[in-house]
Amino acid sequence: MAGGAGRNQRVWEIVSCIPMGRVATYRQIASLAQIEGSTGPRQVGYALAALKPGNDIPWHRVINAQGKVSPRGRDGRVNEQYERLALEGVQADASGHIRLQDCEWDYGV
DNA sequence: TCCATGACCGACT
DNA sequence: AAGTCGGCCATGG
Repeated sequence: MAGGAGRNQRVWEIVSCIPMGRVATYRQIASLAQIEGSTGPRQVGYALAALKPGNDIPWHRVINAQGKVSPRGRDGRVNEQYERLALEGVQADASGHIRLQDCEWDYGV
């Protein structure tokens, strides 16, 4: 591990700041992490992908710009993410679509 | 030290 | 409406 904090560490820190009952998009986190550009969300995705279990990072509160959870290539975990969100009061549509306008994390205020 | 893989988004066709 | 392509960085073996 790099002794110094890299982008991933930055992302994890921001994600851990997401309050319960709220969700943030990759795009949003990228903006807060100052990783702007077409690669922003991608870097955030990589950061969470590199995230290891054992951390207290609420990674399940991070969803894509479509208001849905991102399938990691394997299903099953997606269900867990929806379940965790539901326990926090974040309900998804039958299609798995979450109303960002109601649950989006407003970090600005 | 090098290679391969991985949770996205936007624009175009 | 849906599929394809490009851009980017960090981690593990």
